[in-house]
Amino acid sequence: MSIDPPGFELPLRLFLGFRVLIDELHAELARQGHPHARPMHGFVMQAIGIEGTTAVELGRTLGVSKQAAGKTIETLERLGYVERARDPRDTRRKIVRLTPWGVDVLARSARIFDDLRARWAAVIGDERLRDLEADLRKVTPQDVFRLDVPGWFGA
Amino acid sequence: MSIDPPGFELPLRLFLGFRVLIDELHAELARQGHPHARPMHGFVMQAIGIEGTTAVELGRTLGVSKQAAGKTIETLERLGYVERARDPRDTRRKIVRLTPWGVDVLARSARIFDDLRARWAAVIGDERLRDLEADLRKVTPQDVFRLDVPGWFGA
DNA sequence: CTATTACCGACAACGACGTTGTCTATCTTA
DNA sequence: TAAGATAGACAACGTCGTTGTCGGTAATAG
Repeated sequence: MSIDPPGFELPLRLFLGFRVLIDELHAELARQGHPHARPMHGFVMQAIGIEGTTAVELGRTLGVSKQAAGKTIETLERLGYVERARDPRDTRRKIVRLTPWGVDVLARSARIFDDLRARWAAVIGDERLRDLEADLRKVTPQDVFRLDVPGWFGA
Repeated sequence: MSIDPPGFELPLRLFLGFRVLIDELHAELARQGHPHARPMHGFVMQAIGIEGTTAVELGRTLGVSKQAAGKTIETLERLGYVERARDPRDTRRKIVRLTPWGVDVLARSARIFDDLRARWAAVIGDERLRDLEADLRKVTPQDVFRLDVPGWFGA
């Protein structure tokens, strides 16, 4: 026997739903030639955006230190997803930009997420899925990038 | 401008919903005398259960190594949430049990989660919330403990 | 024009938390 | 009774976050 009230289920289901989508995304990304993409990378590359950014800026966007952002950028650079170049107008800055390979991951992710969403719609119905999204929008914050994921779950 | 298809929003909203609930849970737990409880602890203590368990068993339940489970148990022990005792019938085993202090966290968590759920119901409606839970149940796995959280999000 | 201040990126040291590997003690089984 | 399996402790290591420090460049105040 264990303590098991109704309120415990809601956060768990939300997390499991998230996990299912992310896991299936990355299984499919691996099949499509991106076996080294990790859940974090997608968020980071979204945060980098099309215009590019710097380590300090990225750290602020993601809510981590500039050093942590720098290390993540190094990883993405090693995987070929981003590249760095000196800013000619401010030689202190190094601008991080998505490579075509990085844009490819984002584009594929977008299509895969749309497919996964369609599969959910097929299971629970299109209207119910739209309701679900609308309801979640009402109870969650608007700022989408400050996930503060790193170490947040740690013991 | 950034790549921003409809499919990207669903996983994000699910995660943010989860985050909102967990963050508010721990803010309230801190107010109620449990400032050191971390998100992971609740799941682990749920996994330990009323009858208790061992490090090896716990590791299997949570999907981590027995060493990692042992370290988590040490942390919980230091916080006074669990205690260990030798199994008289198998002196190799050390049984981990919740202390009354540990049971207290779980009981308070249960009430807080119920309150948070009620607040969601007040915002989106009770029926819509029940629909949301029912729909999520349809698209998520049944095994609830294998979160495989540790390091899963890492870059 | 110059001196101070602010900012960027790199490097080092550290802590938290996961992993694998090894070891001893104990239980189980052939 | 001997061999194998299992529990838990200990150590070493890797990853990823943190803070602190530093040199180089930009912006700004006097």
